[in-house]
Amino acid sequence: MVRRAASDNEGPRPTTIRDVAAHAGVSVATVSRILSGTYPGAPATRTRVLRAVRELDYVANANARGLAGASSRSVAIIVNSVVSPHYAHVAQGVQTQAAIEGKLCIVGTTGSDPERELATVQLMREEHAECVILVGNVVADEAYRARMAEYARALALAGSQLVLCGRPPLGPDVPALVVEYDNTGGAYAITSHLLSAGHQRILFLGRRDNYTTPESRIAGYRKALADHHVDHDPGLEVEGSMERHEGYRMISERLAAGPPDFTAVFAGNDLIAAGARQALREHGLRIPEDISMVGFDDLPPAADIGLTTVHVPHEELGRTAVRMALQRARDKSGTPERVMLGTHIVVRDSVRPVVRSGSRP
Amino acid sequence: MVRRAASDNEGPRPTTIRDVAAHAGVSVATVSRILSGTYPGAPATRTRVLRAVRELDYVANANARGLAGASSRSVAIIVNSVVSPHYAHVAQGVQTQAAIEGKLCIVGTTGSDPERELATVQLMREEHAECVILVGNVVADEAYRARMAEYARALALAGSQLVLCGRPPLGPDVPALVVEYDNTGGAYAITSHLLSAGHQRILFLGRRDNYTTPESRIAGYRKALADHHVDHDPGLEVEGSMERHEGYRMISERLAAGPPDFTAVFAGNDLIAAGARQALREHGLRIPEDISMVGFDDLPPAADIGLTTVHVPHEELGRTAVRMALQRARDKSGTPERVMLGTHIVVRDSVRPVVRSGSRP
DNA sequence: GAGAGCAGTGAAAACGTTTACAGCGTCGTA
DNA sequence: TACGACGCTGTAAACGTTTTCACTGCTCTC
Repeated sequence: MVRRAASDNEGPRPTTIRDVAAHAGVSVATVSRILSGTYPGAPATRTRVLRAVRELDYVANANARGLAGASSRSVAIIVNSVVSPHYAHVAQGVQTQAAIEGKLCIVGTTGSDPERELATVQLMREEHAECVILVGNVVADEAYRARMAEYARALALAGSQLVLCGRPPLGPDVPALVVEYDNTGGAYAITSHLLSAGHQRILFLGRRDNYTTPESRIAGYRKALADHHVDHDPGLEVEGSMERHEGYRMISERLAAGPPDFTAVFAGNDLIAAGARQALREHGLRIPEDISMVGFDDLPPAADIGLTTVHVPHEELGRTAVRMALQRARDKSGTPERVMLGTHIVVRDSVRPVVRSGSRP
Repeated sequence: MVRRAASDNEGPRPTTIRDVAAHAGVSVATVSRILSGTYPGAPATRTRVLRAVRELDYVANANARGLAGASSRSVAIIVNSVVSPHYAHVAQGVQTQAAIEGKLCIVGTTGSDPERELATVQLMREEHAECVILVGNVVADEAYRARMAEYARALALAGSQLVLCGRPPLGPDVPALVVEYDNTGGAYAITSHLLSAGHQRILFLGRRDNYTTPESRIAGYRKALADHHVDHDPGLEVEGSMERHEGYRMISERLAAGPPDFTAVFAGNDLIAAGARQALREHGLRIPEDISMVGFDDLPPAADIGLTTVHVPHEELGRTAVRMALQRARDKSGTPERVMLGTHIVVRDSVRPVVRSGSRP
């Protein structure tokens, strides 16, 4: 690209490191070293350089830096949507940790479309981010997994870490870090909480085949039922996606078909719980007097509606993802690693002991 | 950086455009032209190049591209926090439009700290984003404005557009686009809504000197009172920041001091409304039976709690910001521009006509 | 007092693209 | 049949950094 052809007069152009070097009377190498912190330099030189930077209002060109140096000092995060509280909190954690480590944060959204997710990973590959954090659940489709595994290898080859946040590993020999939280354990614990209160017919809202998150949660739910010797009725597992309006729909349709055949509701997440709660109300059913309800995630709607739920360390998830990835990048080790963060129940006011109508003890 | 010193054997390195060119039997210029869409090329060549790209799994290096070319194909957004629904929705709009325009999105957070905001703008300047979108309100401090104006000029010089989203212009000769929404008009409309229902003592929650958003909203509130010939009682304007727990605090403290001296609450935003609602409840006051309440923003909590509020076109705000900025970048014109998006009331179920206790008609 | 070490600096080669310019055929026209 | 035009391609400079290597002067230590 030949920018300045004959005469150099075409208006002011941004200051470069060369200008700073000239103004400070040193070489560009010295300026680079001092500014990037590679080497402090002699106090006098250092002062001169920093003054030149200030006087010329110099800012480095990140593109040039990324090209010449090894890393581009950035962290990429790919989520379904930015407005969903779950992703927003994880993203916030990523942001926070990235800022601490002096990296900036690139965000991509997929709208839950696996194809778009794959494309976005490619985009991040172009960007040469130090790590690419994939958060949230997707269909555990085999073809998809194979393609993602291929991308993972490509990323590793280019020196960036792939982190799977809240989703299972791609395979034993795929270079990717995994930061999870205990979906199954949380679901087990909160189902047990309901069972201890005497509930036996617990409606699970949000079953979804091939989606890992609801699958893990439903597994905990089933295991708790089994451990408490309560019969498992597949009819109590209602299919729906993890959104508020879906919770509303699932309950509405159920109640339209007849009176409630359950005493408690385990909503797949808090959003579903909020929607379900509204539908129950519109049918004259109160929480917790008539129906008990629990959720999962402990995100904003939960506190507002006094929902007993499972707390997920969202921000910690994001922070851990960044921390692990950068640590791993420094260590140059390539073996997969896996971390599981714990969850715990937050008891509010949406569960009451069931009123036994006679019969068994 | 001298990477390959003596022998070329140090494991596989990422594919470059040169590899593609060699593999396809053309020059790098041809590959570049075909891939960047500058020139389609002859069908046969085109096919060969694209096949080489596929076979070698080539992805371009965004840093090199940004360095050599004029633009870095990215859009930057700076917000207080990613988890706050207001910012999240604007960010989502930015994301969406950026994706449509084929740009990627860099996000920075400030934690409401003006100093950090300024620093983040500098960071984005390094990044050579095509536009830098600043969203949300800040203290309208004069020193801050001067520094930001200086940064705005620097950004303009470097060829990127500064967009102020939901905040007032920096000054007449500062090169920045402004995308606003009608805070004052919305507040006026919803205050009028309350006044029409007979409310005269309306508590405003969230006054904050020097913060532009609450200031604009309170201005609409005052104007509505004046136009309806209702006395303005400064004691009804409660100071607090725009968060949920602050809404809770403001009402709690007020009610701890004595019985309610108001019949309606105008919460500075929906988050405050949610917190205030909880506090009212804990004091045995129901909405809307005992106290009417309205909010501002029309974000998730609002629908959940049936809040009458002012709808703000958050996503549209973000999309417009990106659209305007890129349009402006193409047109190369440097004059400031300003756009104001409208708002409208969303009536739910949180306002009831006031019950007159005798006296006046 | 001489050699080794070391702190500080400079010159220049990369990094992987884009793009201005020039060169080459091939085609339609005179 | 010869000539300009045009479509397609190649060569090479430039973008603004980082980093290797080499070179100064110094200060120690023996």
